[in-house]
Amino acid sequence: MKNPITGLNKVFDNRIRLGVMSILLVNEEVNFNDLKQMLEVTDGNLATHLLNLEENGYIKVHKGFIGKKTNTTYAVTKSGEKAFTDHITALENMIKGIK
Amino acid sequence: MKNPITGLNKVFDNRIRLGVMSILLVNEEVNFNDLKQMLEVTDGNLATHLLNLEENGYIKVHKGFIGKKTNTTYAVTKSGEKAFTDHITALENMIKGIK
DNA sequence: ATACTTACTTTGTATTTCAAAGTGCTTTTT
DNA sequence: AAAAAGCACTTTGAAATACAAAGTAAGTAT
Repeated sequence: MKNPITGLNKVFDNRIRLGVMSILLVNEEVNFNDLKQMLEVTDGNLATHLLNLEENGYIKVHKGFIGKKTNTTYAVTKSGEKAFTDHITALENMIKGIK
Repeated sequence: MKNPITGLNKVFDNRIRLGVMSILLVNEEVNFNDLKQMLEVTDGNLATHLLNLEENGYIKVHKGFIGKKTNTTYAVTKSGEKAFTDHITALENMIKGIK
């Protein structure tokens, strides 16, 4: 049997990062607060994972305004989309090995 | 949109634990060395994850002998099997949300 | 008998995760 | 208009986790 976990992306070991990506894959742009509410995480925790994803080039951050209020939105990058779908494929292959 | 990561099991955030489970789901009993070679991990690392899975009640350890050589095998428990398949289901649901 | 291998276990460090507290606005209250 | 409160993050620090290197104990080869 070959190694079933090759192809799994370390970045997506984490549930919250996985969740962020899965949300951003269906929604063009999502802001901090919406992500926080969807994922039910604390600010600091979410911020850390967003930073991690950004540093890996998987999401891009856009700091803008709505009126006078800051509005920071997050969106996946091409590279992030590929990394994520590759990960899902690897996951599916791993599961297929099981059935 | 509801929280996409509810149902994901924290124990399976880790690639190596995920790999161990996926191997043990198809193979009745696997020993330490085979797991190590399949997953391409170091001894200490694998041992830690196996202990974690054992402490969570997801795998059971059987220390036996082949002739005079020790032979420690690992197998999933009922609870481990359920936890894992539940996790996979949650994962599939998350992915479904994407497409 | 001695050296070497095998199969783990122990130990210590590096990394990661996470929540609480902090910061710099804006908005509301008095 | 000053003070208080709220928002949207950021920073900080502690706890948990991951990992590899070294250790151990028993078997195997020379």
